[in-house]
Amino acid sequence: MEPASDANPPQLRSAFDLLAEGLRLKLWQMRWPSLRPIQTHAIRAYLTGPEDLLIMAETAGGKTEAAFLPILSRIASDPSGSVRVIYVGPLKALINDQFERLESLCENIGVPVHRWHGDVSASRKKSLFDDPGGVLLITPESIESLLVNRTRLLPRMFARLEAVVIDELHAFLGNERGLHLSSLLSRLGEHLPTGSARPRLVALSATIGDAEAAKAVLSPDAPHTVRVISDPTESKEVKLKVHGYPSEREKSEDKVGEEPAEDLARSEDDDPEFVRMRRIATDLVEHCRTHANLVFANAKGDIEIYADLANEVCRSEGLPEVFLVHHGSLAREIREDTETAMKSRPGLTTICSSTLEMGVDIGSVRAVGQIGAPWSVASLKQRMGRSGRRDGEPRILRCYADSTVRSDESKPSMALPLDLLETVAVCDLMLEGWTEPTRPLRVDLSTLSHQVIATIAELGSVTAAVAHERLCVRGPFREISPAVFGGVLRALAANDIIEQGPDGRLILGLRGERLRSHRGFYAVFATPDQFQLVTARGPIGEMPFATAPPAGDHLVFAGRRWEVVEVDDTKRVILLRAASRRRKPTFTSALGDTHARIRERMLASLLEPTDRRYLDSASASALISAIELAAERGWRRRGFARISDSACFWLTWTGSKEQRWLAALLRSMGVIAEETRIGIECALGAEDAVSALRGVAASPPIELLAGHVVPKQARKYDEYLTDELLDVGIAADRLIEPAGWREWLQT
DNA sequence: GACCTGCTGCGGGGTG
Repeated sequence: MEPASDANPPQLRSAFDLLAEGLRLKLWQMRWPSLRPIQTHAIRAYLTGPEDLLIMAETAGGKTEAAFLPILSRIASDPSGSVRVIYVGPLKALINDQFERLESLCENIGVPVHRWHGDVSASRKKSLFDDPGGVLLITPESIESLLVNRTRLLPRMFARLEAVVIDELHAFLGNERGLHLSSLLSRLGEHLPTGSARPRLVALSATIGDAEAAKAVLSPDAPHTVRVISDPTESKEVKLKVHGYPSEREKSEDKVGEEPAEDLARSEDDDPEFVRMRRIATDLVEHCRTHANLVFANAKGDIEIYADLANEVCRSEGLPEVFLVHHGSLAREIREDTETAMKSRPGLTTICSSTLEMGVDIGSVRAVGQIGAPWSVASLKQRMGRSGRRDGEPRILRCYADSTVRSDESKPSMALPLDLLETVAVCDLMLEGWTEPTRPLRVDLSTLSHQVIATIAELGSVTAAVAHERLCVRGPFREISPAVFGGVLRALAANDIIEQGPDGRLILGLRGERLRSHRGFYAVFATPDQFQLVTARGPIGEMPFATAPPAGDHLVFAGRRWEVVEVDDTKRVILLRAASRRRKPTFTSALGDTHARIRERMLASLLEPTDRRYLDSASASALISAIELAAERGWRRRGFARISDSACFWLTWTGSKEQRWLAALLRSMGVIAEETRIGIECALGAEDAVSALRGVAASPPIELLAGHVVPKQARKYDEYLTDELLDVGIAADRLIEPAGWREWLQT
């Protein structure tokens, strides 16, 4: 580290010397050999300039310290009397991890660290009101609770707020929760002393496809002033392999005259999909059993079934069962057991969902597996970043793709190995360094409704003009016009959520009061009703009403096999007992969007036979078969393919928002249209479809097309909005007119 | 073809 020299102006002093003395001592005690580049840059930028910061670095790259070393240095001489720093984290588990790190960092400087989320006791929360100060680690939902329930305490609590740190910023980009957070920070700002400087914003992230968009979220009025701090030299060796697993069909003559299989193993052996999954499970056992690994699967049912299959392979080979599970429907105790086991016992592999995508500590992981095509490049990058966190270790990623080519199928979506094509597209784009750009939601009227209720709850009553000013002018709902805002107020009033008092001010109505006083109010995202799954030893998790199994059914859950004993609808409990049969559990589906560039790359992968060294022989030969089949059928282009006289397939090879636009256009013309990953199935002959679309002189207004999108309701408060209002939101955020779609009309 | 996240305030009763 550079020598100290207090005589130099701050710009010229070394980053280390700019730090508070107690922090320098702490770094020395921790035996840090030096500061990392992002840390020195962040320290200089924060302590010598006025800008907001966006700090981007790979997982475990020292981002937390990059943000907090300068901020703590700034407040070290005067940490009390008011909360000086708010840290917002997306997960309680992350807040708990960071709490310990920050407490240790603050050891010598006397800055108190508080955490506040749903698992923190009321007495601890009270002590913060009595003596506010230092750093407050909090979730967005708990900030909402502060605003709504502790309004009068806010001016004192945050009188001298110096900075707001947002961790895992990518978790807040382009979704309702991010919009909520922007609104919360804006509403909190209304309680800070007038004339005081706006707190500095410091955002931390690993995966951001579009730094400009992130800057606009942090500082909508002056995005150019946000300073980006990243270390471009930082890169790790990547070892990537894609393994193709086709499902092989039984020869049909073998089955003729055969009795239906009663036996579990025989019926599974007859199911080519089961045989395929068992081959993947066998590969997992072979490659995972000596080190700690994470294997991501796309669906919770898949997680459970792969863990069961892999442990079965272990048993049959006389090996210990080393496969654990982790996903959002498991009881917290089971998830914590898995996290603890991963940290304390060597050689375990957890099969998991995106619950383990973010930085919750599970110790060091050698390799990451991905079963099925990843949802996005951003998600794959994030997942891959869980391996090779130690210096000198590579990142190892092993993808398993369904490589089945079905030449007997007439629909492209059925015949082509879409899972393999999409895996290849996502891997190609990741290796090229591309990540999906995330745009903030523009017109989310469900979250706006939530914030209208919250604003009234916060202020007691409010005029429509002030609510509009706070949320849509100074707050983040800037794309929402006064007319649409008025429409939302009328819709809420029609549902007894708000009403107008005699003085014309808005107050909460009967249903609004009920919504607001419910525990579930604080989050802006919706959660479906669930059954608790209970065994003799206690609860193991939950399942949605819609897919809960009836009594007598079997399921695999929490890595074990169960039979449903009883379903209690009133207590919302399903009783389970141990069983020996296995069945994959199903969960309700969700809507996600895929960027156009991934689908374009899927088409490109059929056009150019590129040499991809990361493909194994099975996936490479499946890709060649797919290229041959697509060439023979004329599917390597955008345009219409014949299925029958009265049905056709529009190969679009575009993103889900673009395709949703095209499907809505077809439906607006009375055509029954169903979206698949690579195109739209139409209940109309190809020639008729093309001539009808050629007759479209001008693209219809997007809000008219929004009326043909199904399903319309997707968010928490959508049920209270009118179809017209929902269409405004769908038009703004869920539909994109693909450029040049008229050129996609060849047959 | 689907993943994840979050979460009262208050009153009553008991204890020191």
